[in-house]
Amino acid sequence: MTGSEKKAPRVSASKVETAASEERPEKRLFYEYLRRKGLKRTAQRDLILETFLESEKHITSEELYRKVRERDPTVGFTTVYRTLKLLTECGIARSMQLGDRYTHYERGFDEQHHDHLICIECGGVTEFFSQQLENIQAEVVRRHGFQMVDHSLRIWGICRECQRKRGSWR
Amino acid sequence: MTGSEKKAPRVSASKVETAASEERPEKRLFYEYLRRKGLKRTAQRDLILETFLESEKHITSEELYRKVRERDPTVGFTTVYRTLKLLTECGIARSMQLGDRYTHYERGFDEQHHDHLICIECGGVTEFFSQQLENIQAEVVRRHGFQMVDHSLRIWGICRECQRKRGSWR
DNA sequence: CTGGCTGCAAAGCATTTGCATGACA
DNA sequence: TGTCATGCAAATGCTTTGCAGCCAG
Repeated sequence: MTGSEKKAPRVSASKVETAASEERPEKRLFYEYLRRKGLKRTAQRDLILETFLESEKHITSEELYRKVRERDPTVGFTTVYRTLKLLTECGIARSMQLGDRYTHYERGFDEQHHDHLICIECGGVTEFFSQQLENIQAEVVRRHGFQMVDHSLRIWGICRECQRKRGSWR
Repeated sequence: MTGSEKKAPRVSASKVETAASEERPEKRLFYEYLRRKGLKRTAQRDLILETFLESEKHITSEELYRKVRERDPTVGFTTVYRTLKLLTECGIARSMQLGDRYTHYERGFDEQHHDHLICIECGGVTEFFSQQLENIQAEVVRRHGFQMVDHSLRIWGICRECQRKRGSWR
């Protein structure tokens, strides 16, 4: 998984690249969020956001930390952790529990809501979306007088691939 | 919550009450499970199971531990924890994450599958079941060639009661 | 008797925080 | 120039395990 990615050129941590900051809408959103909260834009936060945006769909704080350190080994885990929290607060990241002991994060800004199929054999995660499912959930919530803030549907099982492998073992 | 329950009479920990063991199907199931696995029936396991069956719908290992200790203060947390694991393995209990840092357990034997509405204000949990939801999930799973083992839908939001309270604050 | 069970204490481990130093605005 | 950010180390807190003595079968 990690082996196939292109090694990004080493980035200077002490220089904020303003030119590149407009590429992705998440960046504008993040800087705006920092401004509103009276927080500061730093090279570390820039690097962490950028790395997060370039990562695979689902990532743990530990994994993101490792990727960030490939570019700047001086960044600490604490900063990655705290930045991930900021990103979650402003909607750029979304956190979730997939059943292992880690908190996983996925990009949450440019993506519509979706649910997850988790393979308990290989750990693979497949996303899916069903408008029908959403509609029924909304209906359930309405019936209970609930004001929905978030929802999460996770389905664990054996993916097609792993079923095939299993079959050939016996 | 805990205040309203009836204080159960102190049970001798050194005596297994065989007569009471048939009351609940879960008990037979548990003893059968222990036998199959070559494990032993003990007074602690009996007490823990019984206490679990008499508890509220959703309980943490810590809460169960406290309840067990009301009846027998000599029981250790480790034993409660390990017994809860056994109960989960044989289907009498079901474990779940509600969003706080605790693992919650609910009775999983005599209950049909259901999903949860979790109030982020008061922490209350409401169960619901929708056959439509189940059907669509089954359809999604089938379409992906997945073999479903478990699934969990959690909806977070503000319950009716808390919305009312909120409204009257402002 | 013997292997499983118990309870204590301690370890694991992801997450979170305290604090002195350093950087942004 | 002051406030916020950083990174190290340490604390947290739920969970899990090692181990010596105990008990069911």
